[in-house]
Amino acid sequence: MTTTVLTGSPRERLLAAANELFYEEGIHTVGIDRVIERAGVAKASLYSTFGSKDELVRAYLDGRRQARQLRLETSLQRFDTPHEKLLGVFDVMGELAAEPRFRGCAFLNASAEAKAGSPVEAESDKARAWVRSLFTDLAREAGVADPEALAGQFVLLYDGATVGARMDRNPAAAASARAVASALLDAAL
Amino acid sequence: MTTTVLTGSPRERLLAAANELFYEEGIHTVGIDRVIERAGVAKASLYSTFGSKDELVRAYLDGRRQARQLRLETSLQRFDTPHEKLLGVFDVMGELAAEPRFRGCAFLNASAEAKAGSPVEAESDKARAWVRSLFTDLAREAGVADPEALAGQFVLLYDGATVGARMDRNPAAAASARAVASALLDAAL
DNA sequence: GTGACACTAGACAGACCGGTCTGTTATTGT
DNA sequence: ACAATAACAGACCGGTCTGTCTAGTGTCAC
Repeated sequence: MTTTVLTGSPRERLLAAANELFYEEGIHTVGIDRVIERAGVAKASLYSTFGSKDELVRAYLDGRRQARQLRLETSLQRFDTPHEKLLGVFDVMGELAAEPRFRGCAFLNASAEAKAGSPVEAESDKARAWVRSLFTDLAREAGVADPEALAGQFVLLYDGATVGARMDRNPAAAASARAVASALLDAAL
Repeated sequence: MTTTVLTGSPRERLLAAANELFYEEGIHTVGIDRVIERAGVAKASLYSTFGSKDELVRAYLDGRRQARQLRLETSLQRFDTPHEKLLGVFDVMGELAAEPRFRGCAFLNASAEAKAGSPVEAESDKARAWVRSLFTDLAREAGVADPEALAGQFVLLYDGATVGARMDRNPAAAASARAVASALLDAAL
């Protein structure tokens, strides 16, 4: 017996199923049939709402981006100062990387499968630009001399921690990144 | 007309073709037929020497690992001290990332497509362990207090730079990583 | 009621996949 | 000279892929 996504409209169920399957098993290996089976939805419904698998993939990544933004924005509310928020990003990542279903960055994984110039690239760019701007804004608010430069370093650490947590199956990579980030932040003030 | 790999035995030609195609287009999207066409080799030759596509993929990753080790070992000879070699890794990466065919880390890309527990994982572990030990050994030779800790930080930056160069199409990420690495190294002595 | 609509179930098409098999050609060792 | 080997070319198999199409079902407006 296979579990089925129960909630909401066909569109929502399809996105939920795609999110689980594409993230956990990869985009290429998961066929349309698996997605509609998990969503409990007819194939015609998928093609009437999305038109193609490529568009479903794009929508899946778009949903991932929005979810990440929402999660970070709400999680960072528990920190008071921009300084703490900057480092808090790595705390949030550490929690995320410790979850059993963690499989690294969905955009990195999708880009590895996509050919250059595909919509996957555009979605990745959007997602990465948001993270970078988050770091830049927080760095500026924290009174850092060169916010763009520090944001660049933080993106470096953010990516490195994501890869380390994934490839070495070691969520503690986020804590290491946080430590380096803290030192860089203190030096940049 | 399609270009053909000309050199050496069928095994060598197959590995050369697989290396180009798998790295540039991904493993799943490239079929056996494309590989043998590029290699100028019969299908039976592939299956008599490798037995399966999975094994060809494994051999492709193994070749990648060896090539990377050789490239780094020879490239680092131009640096005199362990200190310079440590930072030189990022110089070498910068050169690599600036090449037009650069598509990020082959092991990261392959892992994104592979399911957990596949031989791809084992090959990735081997490749990553080597890089980590390279950093650890050099850090120890450089007289760093805690070589393992510094190596962990350098791996973080190494991964971050690879991802940044790939996803942002910006080879300069390696230079940023080198700058951070230099600061960390000076602080760790 | 009845037509419009949204959805389901599933057959189907055409391409492509990994992998096997047959048959042919070229080279090599003795 | 001849058997063995290695490589070639390509047909073929069963299965899976994305995407289309037909047919049936339930629901709602009016």
